[in-house]
Amino acid sequence: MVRGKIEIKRIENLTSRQVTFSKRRKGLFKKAHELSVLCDAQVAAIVFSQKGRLYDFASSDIQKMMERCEINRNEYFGAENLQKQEYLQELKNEMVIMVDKIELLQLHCRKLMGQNLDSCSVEELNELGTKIEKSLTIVRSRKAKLNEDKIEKLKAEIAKEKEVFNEGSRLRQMFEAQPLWMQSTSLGSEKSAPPCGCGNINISDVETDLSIGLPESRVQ
Amino acid sequence: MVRGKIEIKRIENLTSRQVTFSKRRKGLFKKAHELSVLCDAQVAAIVFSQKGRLYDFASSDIQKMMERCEINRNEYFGAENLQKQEYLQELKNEMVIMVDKIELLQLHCRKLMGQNLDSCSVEELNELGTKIEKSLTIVRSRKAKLNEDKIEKLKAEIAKEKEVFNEGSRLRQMFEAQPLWMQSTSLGSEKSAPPCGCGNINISDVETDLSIGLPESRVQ
DNA sequence: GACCCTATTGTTAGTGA
DNA sequence: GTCACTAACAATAGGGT
Repeated sequence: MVRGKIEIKRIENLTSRQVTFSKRRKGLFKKAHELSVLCDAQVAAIVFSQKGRLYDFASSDIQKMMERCEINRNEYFGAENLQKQEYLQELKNEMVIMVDKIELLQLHCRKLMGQNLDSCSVEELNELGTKIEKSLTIVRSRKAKLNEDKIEKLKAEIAKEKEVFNEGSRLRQMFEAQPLWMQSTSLGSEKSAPPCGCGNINISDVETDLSIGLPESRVQ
Repeated sequence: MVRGKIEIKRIENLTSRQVTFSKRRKGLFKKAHELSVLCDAQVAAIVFSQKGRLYDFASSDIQKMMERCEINRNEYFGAENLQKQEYLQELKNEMVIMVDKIELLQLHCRKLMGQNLDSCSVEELNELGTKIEKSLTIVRSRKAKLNEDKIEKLKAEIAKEKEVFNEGSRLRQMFEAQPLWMQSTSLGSEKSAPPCGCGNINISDVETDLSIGLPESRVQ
């Protein structure tokens, strides 16, 4: 407009545009203000920059100006807030209950551990004593059971080992009971007559067992 | 402004005011339009005349404009709500902590009462047993102390009563030791000589004591 | 109300700090 | 981003139609 009037079209230069925006915005608001004062009118002007920033002017109360549009929204907000506040209140109530619960539990625990007994009557102490005795019994029986289980387990293990050991011994005995010519098969030179025919059958059985099934037993 | 610049204050002349209102309103909207085009901004202007008539201008869609305004407002509300939400989060965190605490305490209590021991190892059971034994000791000693106190109190009472009783007995004995003529004063017929003068003095003392100070002791 | 005219004042683009 | 300057232009009070 000045020094060569400008066209009313988007200013391409960013800086120019920003400067013009600032100046003209101010000017607009000034005009709006003048109008409102001179003519006793209510005037509002709202401007959003390209970046989405809001500038506004209102002669009286912009909220009053906007109220008609926003009543619904405000009510919505109000309702939403109410729910939140109720929720908050519920949370607080729950917390109070929890605090109480914690205190009670702590008291209970303390009494069970023999603390804070000053306020207890003899009756309470009796009850408490009974309770504690009971729990002691339970704990002890539980401990006993665990130990018994352990012992049982150990016993079982030992029994198994013993059995294995016995089996081994039995076999060793059998082996040792063999005639010498069978004990050292590798030598193969010494020979003696077998005591009887049935012994012969047994020996062949044992030999088979020994060579195939029992290397481990012998190691143990 | 023209032909003598005008003050920016309410124009008193109705006609002038109306004319100026019309002219300046147009001017305002023109400026608003120019701003919106030049700077690629969204501009709205709202004017209420004194009579309440609405004039408005909006660069694009005035409703879109309003929506954006409301969004802005929402963001504002959101910022305000942020504090509340943080507070809420804190509350929730505290509640989680409390729930954990309650669970721990309950577990502790249960174990102290001999419940839920399945997960305990022998070591834990030992520790627990020791704890419970300790508390049992404390409870018992506390009970014992209370009982002792009670006994002490009772003893003291008994001692007192005994003392009183003894006093009574002593006096009765003294009374019985009196000469018969003094024991049954109501008869007044039997008479015997008093053993000695001092006895006489004692008897008068006892009579006074008996009638005034010892009816209760005798009942007991 | 709308439009024209005009003297005068207001606004602002471009520039530099 | 702001401010100041200033030439040029825009807006407009007051008046008339």
